[in-house]
Amino acid sequence: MAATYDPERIETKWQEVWEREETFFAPNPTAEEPASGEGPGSTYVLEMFPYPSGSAHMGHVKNYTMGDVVARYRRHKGQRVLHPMGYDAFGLNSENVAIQTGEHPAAFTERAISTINRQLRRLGVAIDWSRELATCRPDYYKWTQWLFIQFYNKGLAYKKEAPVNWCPSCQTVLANEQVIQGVCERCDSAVEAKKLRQWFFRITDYAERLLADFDKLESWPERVITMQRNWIGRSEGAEVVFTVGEHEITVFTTRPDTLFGATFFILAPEHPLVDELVQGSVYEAEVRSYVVAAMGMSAIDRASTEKEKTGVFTGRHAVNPVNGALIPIYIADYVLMDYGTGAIMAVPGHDERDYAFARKYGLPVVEVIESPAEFKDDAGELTAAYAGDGLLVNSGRFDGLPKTEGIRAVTEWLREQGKADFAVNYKLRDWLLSRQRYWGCPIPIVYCETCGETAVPEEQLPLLLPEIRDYAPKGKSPLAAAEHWINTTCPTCGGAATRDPDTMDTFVDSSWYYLRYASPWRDDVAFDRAAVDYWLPVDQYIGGVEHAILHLMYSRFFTKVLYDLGLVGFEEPFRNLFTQGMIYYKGAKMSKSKGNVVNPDEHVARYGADSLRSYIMFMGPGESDVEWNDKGIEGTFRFLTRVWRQVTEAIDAGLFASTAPRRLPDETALTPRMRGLVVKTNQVIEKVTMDIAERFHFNTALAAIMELNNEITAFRGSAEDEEFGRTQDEAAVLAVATETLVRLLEPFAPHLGAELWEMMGRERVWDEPWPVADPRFLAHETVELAVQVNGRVRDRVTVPAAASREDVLAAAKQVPGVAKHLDGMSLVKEIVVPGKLVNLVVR
RNA sequence: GCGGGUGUGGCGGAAUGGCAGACGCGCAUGAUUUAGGAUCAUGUGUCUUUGACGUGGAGGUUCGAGUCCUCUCACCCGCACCA
Repeated sequence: MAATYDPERIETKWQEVWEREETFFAPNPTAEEPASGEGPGSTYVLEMFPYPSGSAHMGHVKNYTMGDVVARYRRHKGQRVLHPMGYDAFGLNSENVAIQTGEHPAAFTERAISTINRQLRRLGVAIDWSRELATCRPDYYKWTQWLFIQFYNKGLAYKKEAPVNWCPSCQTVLANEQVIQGVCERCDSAVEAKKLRQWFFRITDYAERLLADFDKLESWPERVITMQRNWIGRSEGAEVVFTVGEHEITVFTTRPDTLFGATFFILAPEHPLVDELVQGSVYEAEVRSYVVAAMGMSAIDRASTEKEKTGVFTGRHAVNPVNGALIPIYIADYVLMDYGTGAIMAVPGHDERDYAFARKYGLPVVEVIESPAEFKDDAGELTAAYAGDGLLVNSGRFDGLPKTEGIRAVTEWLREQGKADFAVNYKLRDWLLSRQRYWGCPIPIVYCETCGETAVPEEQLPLLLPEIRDYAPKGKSPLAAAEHWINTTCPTCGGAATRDPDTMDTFVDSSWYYLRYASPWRDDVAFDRAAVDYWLPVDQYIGGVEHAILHLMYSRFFTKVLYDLGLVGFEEPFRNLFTQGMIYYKGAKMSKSKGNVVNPDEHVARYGADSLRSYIMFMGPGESDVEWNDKGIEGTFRFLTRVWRQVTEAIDAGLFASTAPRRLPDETALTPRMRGLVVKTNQVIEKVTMDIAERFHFNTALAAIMELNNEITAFRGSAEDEEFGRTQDEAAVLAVATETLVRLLEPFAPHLGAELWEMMGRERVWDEPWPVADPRFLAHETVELAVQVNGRVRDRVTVPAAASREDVLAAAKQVPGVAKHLDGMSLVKEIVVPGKLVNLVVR
C-alpha cells in the first residue's frame, strides 16, 4: 500500500536534491562552444526581479511559477536554460525602515532577501542560484557606477538646472515617469515644482529609436507598446518664429495650416522672456503676481483640465509671420514650459483650449479651416473650435488647400523666408536620475574648484556608500551631511573637492541587471561579452504591467546606449514580453492597508507548493486579473491527491514493474476503448504543449491534464474484472497514459512529478524529453457530428472520421430527429464541416 | 477629453465563424459509515420543458455569430491643457 500524498515530505526531499546536485545550474559556454545563443540551443527565461520589502506575496508566486513552467518546459525540450534570480534591493522602503528603527538599510535588506530567497526555494522554482545578485551590494553597484561613467563620457549623462518634480513627503525629486496625475507614484503626495541642479540621462536622444525599434520585438503586448508610444508622444509639425520687438520667439505647432487664424500669442509663466517683456510697463505688477500664483500652484491644480483657463495680458504684441498682423501676448498657465518651446500661437477657431481662452478674454476668433455648420451659429460665427479636416479659408494664397497640404505649403513658404521649419516634438523628457536619498547607488562624480566636474576614476570604483547615523531626508541627501565622505580630493589635481551628495534612481540599477546575470561573478567587467552574446537577449521576460513604461522603457534605452558603445550586440533586451495580471482578494488588490493579504506561506504549509503553484496557474489566463478563492486551492489539492492515488495504485498493481518506458501495442490491436484513451493522451499532449509554448494559457493546460486524469479513471473503471485492465495491451495503454499524465503535470507540480517518476522506477524527470503527440492518434476513428436544420441542432450522427461528404449527408438525412424536419420541405443548401457538423438549409 | 481593454451559469473561467458553458469551485441526491482538509457515483444555464430562450443592450453580415461589422450601455486600465 502506497503512502498518502504528503506534499511537505516530498517537496523538501526534492528541493534538497536540486540544491545538492545544483540541478538548475546553467553553465556558460566554453571557448569551444559557439558564441551565439541563436537557435534551440540556449534560452533565457527571466521574471522581473523582486523588490525585497519583506516577504514574497501572491503576485510573486504567480510571476515566478509562470517563469518556472516555461523554464522547465524548455529544459524538457532540450534547451540549455538560463533562469536566474536577484533582488532590486536599493530603494525607499528599506530606508524608511531605517529612519524609523535606526537599523542599517543593508541589514534590513539582506534579511528581507533571505526571507524571499527561502520562500522561492520552498516553491521549488528551478533557479540557477549561483547567479543570484542584489543591486545594493558593492560588487553590483560598482558596475552601475561604471555604466554611469560610460554614459557620462558619451555626453549622455549631464547635469542641468531645471524645474523638477519634488515630492515633499519622500523629500526627493522624481522622474516624470514617477509622477502620476500630479502625485508621487509611491506615496500619493502632491508633487511640487522646484528648481534644482540635477543629473539627467539623455533619453530624448533615443526617442526616435525607442519608437522605431518596436519592430525589432518578437512578441510584446500591444498595450505596452501603445503606452510607451504615447509616453514618447511624437508629434510632427513646424517651428515658427514670431517677432516681438527685438526678440524672436519660436513656437512649435502641429497646425501651421492655421497660422492665419492665430489671433493671440501665449507664453508659459516660466518663460524666460516674461520678465523682460513687461519690465517697467503698467502691466508688470499684474503679470508678476500671476506668474507667482501660477508657479506656486500644485501640479495637480495646475494640470486640471476642469479648471477655467486663466491668463493675463502683457501689453506686448507679436508679429504673425504669415500676415504681419500684431497679435497680443498673454501669459497663461495652460501653456507648459516643458513641452515645445513654452510659447504657443493661439488659434481659437481650431483649438478647444484657445477657443475657451478667447471667449473668456474677448479675443477674436477667425475661421481658417472650413468648418461644418454645427460648429457655427446663424451668423456664421464659430461656436466651438473645429479641429477636424477641411479646406483652408481666410488664408490668402493658401485658400482652398486641404489641411495636410496646407501644413506642408505654409511651412515650406515660411521656410523660404527663414521663419519656419518642419519639426518633430516629443512629450518624452530626459530621465532625471538624481535622488536626495541615502539607500541608492552613489553618483561617481566629484566637483573640484579648479578642475570642475570629474568622474571618479574607474580603478577607484566602487564608490562605497558611507556609514551614517541619521537617514532622515531634510530636503537634501543625507550623504551631504557625511563630511568625511562628501569632502574628498580631486582625482585630477589632488586639490579639495566634494562628492555628489545624491544617489541614483533605483530604475538605473534595474536597467541592466539582466546583463549582469550572464556573468555575475566577474569582478573585472560589468558583464562577460561572450556570455552575453550566448544568452541574450532575454527570450522570455515576464512581469507586471505596472512596469510598462518605467522599467521597460529605461531598459530598452540602456540597451541601445550599450549597443552604441559597442558593449552588446543587440538593441532590444527583451525579445518576448508577457505581462501578468494581478491577484485580487475580496474585490481589491491585496495590500497590507486593506488587510486583504493572502499569505503564500500559509498555503504552502497547508497544501504544499505544488498545490499553490498549480492553483495559481489554474485560476485564469496569466495575463488577466483574477480573484483568489480559498476553496479553489483546495480543489487543486484534491486534484493532485487524485493524481497521486491514481499513479501510486497503478505502480502498486505492477504497471511499471519494468523500468523501460512502456510501449503501446500495435495499432491494429487497439480496441475502440483502448484507442479512445490513446487518442485522449495524444490530444492532451498536443493541447498542453500548445498552451505552454504558444499561448501562455496555463489554466487550459491544467484543465486538459485534469481531463486526462478523469479519462484514465474512467478507463480503469470500465475494466470490470481486473482493476488495471484485463490484458497486457490494456495495461500498456494505461501505463503510457499514466506516465504521460505525470510528465505533463510536472512543470506545474515539479515535486509531485519527481516523486511519482522515481516511484515508477525512473530517474530525473526534469531531464526527460517532453512528450510528443503521435499524429496517428490525434483523431478518433469515428466522429459524432451535430446535424442542424436551418441552423438548429436537431440530432446527432456518428460517422467514420474519413467518411466522404456524400456519405455524411446521406447519414445525416436519415437520423430521426432530422428526417422529421426535412419532411415536406425542399433542400436549398447543404453544409458539411468535417468533424464538426452538418447544416441542412430547407424551405 | 484621448487611447486601450473587458462584459458568458451561483463563482473562477472554456470555446481556429460550426453542438455555448470544457475544467474546477459551489450546490443537490445517493453510496460508503466518515479520524484525518474525506472519498466515490449521479445531477446541476433559464423557463410556462414533445419545446423554447439564453454570452451587457439594439441592429447588421452569414446556411450558421460569444466570436466579424455598426451603434449603445457599464466597468477597468493608461495618458491627460502635449499646442
